[in-house]
Parts: sequence; structure tokens; C-alpha cells
Amino acid sequence: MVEDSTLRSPGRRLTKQRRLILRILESRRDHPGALEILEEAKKVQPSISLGTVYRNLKVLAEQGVIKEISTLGEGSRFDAQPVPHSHLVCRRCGKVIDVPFDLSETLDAEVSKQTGYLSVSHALTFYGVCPDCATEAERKRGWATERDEKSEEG
Amino acid sequence: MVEDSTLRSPGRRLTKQRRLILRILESRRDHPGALEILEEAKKVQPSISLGTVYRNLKVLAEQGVIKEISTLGEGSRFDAQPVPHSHLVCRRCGKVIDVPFDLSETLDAEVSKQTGYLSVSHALTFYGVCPDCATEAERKRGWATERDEKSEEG
DNA sequence: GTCTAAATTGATAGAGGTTCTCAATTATTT
DNA sequence: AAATAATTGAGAACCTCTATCAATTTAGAC
Ligand SMILES: [Zn+2]
Ligand SMILES: [Zn+2]
Ligand SMILES: [Zn+2]
Ligand SMILES: [Zn+2]
Repeated sequence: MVEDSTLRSPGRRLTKQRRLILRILESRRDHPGALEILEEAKKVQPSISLGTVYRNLKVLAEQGVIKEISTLGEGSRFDAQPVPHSHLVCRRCGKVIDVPFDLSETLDAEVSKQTGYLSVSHALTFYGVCPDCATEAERKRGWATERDEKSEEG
Repeated sequence: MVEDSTLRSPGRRLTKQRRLILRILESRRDHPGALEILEEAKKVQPSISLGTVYRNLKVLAEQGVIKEISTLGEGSRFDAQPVPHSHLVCRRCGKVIDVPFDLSETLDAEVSKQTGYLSVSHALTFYGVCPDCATEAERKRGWATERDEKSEEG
């Protein structure tokens, strides 16, 4: 639960739309995308628009209050959980689950030192085929077919 | 340098366009996107189309010959370097450079075991502001301003 | 080499996902 | 309360990427 003072950073105004979007994200563990957030926000404020959702997600990410998760293909998803962790993305349905493992932040400083890049952070993302998406044959074999898979690094 | 036998996997035919796209990617270290690859491919075969580039990048990634890199915002970039490594993406210009560090592949098997997901792989991506994009003030301070940054996890 | 079947291409339209524009509204400062 | 600047809602626009389809090319059989 982020306090209002954090959200009222210089040059920013805390609107009810912004607060609503953050509350929705804080209440969920399924890493929703912009459209899913819009859908839930409309239950509270039917007039809210998609552009407002995108704009606020961007501002909240700038403020470091939420994280943007790339799913390689589909649109971005978002996460307001404050504890650092990794993600496991299904290559077929795009579903994102948490993996309770992360690298030390000292690694970021190390990369910054070696490259000269500023404000270095990192994202560790796993990709796989979730049990719901795997075929019966694949489950038996223990691995998904290469066909219709993609090899990713991102 | 990948051999033709690898590229002629079952149900696949090795066209000169496919080979050209792979050769271009193998010759570069700057992780180009589809448009940049198209541009260079046209120098050899002016009639080649963007759709062909996208289709072939997808097939080559399926074959495990190249990797797709997500840059969170801009389009995907691609990499044909065979040695596992991480990437450092500039938050402002999208430039991608290599970081000679990666996690053990045994971690993928561990995640697979714990989650039931099949064919698990991973991507470790660092984000930062490159020296070209940082302002003078930011360089002196040693960190980039929070404003117009995004906090990412993907 | 010739023939056949299937994969691939080029061209173009189309489908998301995300950003931009701008007048009207609202949050903060004085 | 008034002034100032950020934000909103609506919609058009944008960008990346995918789908479609007739024409072409590859790979394998003869
Ligand atoms: Zn799935
Ligand atoms: Zn998460
Ligand atoms: Zn840069
Ligand atoms: Zn690389």
C-alpha cells in the first residue's frame, strides 16, 4: 500500500483515476494488462478511458510504484507487488506467474560500473509452456515440441 | 555459422531469403530489429518484403538458431550469437548491448520442476541509461532522473 | 533432368497495442 | 476564490506484427 506522498512527486497530481488504477493493481496477483485494468476500473468509474489507463500506468512505473512486464508478443502486463521476484511467462497463452527468486541488486551496480550506464536495474524472466497449454503428448514426454515454440531472450 | 542441415528441419525449406536474413544477423552485433534487417537485405535482394523478414525471423527462432529480444516498448530485436549472455537495454534510445554474464541452465530445470511448465528457458535483461543518452548533469550525479524513466521487470 | 506436392514469397490489407491531440475538467498553489 | 498547470475523455493516428492469397520456388520422387 503506497502512501499518497510518494504518488505526489514533483509536477504530478494525484487524481482519483490514478489512485484507482493503482488500487486495482495492488489487489491483484495475476499481472493484468491495460485492457483488464480498464475493465475493472469501469466498474467504479464507467467513464474512464483507455488512454487514461495507459498514461497512468506509465506515470506509476516512472515513480517506481509498479513494474511493467514484457511478455514477448502480446501487450505489456503490470505488477504492483513490492518484493523483488522473477516471472514465468507461458509462451502460448501469455499468462504470467511469479517465481520467488531474484538476483542480488549488487549485480546492477556491477553492470553499471562496467558499462557506464546509469540507473541500472534488471528483469529475470522465464519462459515455458504452462500445464493448461501443453498437449497430452507433450505432458507425457516432458517437453513441448519445437514447432510453434519461440526461442527467446528478452 | 549454422549449417544448412540445421536449417532444413522437417517441413522447412531453405530459401535464399531465409539464408540471407540469417547471414545478416550473424554478421551484426547490434541486435537489429526487423526493419533494420529488411533495409540491409534489400541491398542484396531489393524485392524482399517486410512480411518475409518477419516470417523468417519467426522460423529461425523456432529452430533455435536466433533469439528474440524484447525491449519493452519498441519492437523486438534479434540476436544470432550462439553463446548465452545477457542484454543491457537503454531505456531512452532502445539500444541493446551484450553483458557477458548468464545464469546456469540448471535453473530452468529447477523452475520447470517446481511449476510444471515445460521447456523452460530464461532471459536476463538489464535496463539503464546509456552514456549517449544521459545528460551532463546525470553523468555528474551518477544516476538518471526518475522523471521520464520507467521501472521495468520484463 | 522432369514432375509433383508443399512450403515460401511478395503485396497488401488487417489486427492489436500504445501514443498523440486537444478542448474541457480538475488538482494544487497563492 | 482565482490562477496555473496537470490530467482527463474521446478519437484519430501510429507502429509493429500477422493474415491472406495468387504466383513462385524448394525438395524429393521418378
Ligand atoms: Zn499457457
Ligand atoms: Zn509478479
Ligand atoms: Zn541510449
Ligand atoms: Zn546479444
